[in-house]
Amino acid sequence: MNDNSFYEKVYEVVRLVPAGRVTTYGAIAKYLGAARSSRLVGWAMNVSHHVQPPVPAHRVVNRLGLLSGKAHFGHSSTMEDRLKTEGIVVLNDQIQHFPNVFWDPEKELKFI
DNA sequence: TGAATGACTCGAT
DNA sequence: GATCGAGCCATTC
Repeated sequence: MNDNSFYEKVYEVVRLVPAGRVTTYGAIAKYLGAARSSRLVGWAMNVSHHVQPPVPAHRVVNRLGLLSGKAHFGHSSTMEDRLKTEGIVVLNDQIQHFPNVFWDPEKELKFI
């Protein structure tokens, strides 16, 4: 649990996601050089609830644009409501126009 | 120490 | 084209 741990990198990338945009676990994992560690990203999100500053985990969804982690936000509608507040269209726990709002760290950050 | 779990993803059938 | 199963890595019991 060091400050430079895998989780901290995940949090940093997630915090870079602009409002109105979302990213995927796989995209984050791939950006960190662990494309097959997508589950670890989800694990990191699970711990991110008591991480400071808060991590916008609601902007992270699975590859299908499905709010797979909404159940971990306390209320099932919290994640969906936050996304809607940022202008993202969510229907049936799934992000609409997903390719349009998808934010790829590798593409946006240009391989920092 | 060993085994099981998980907010995922990809490949095979 | 849709469904099922295996893999992956870190954390937890």
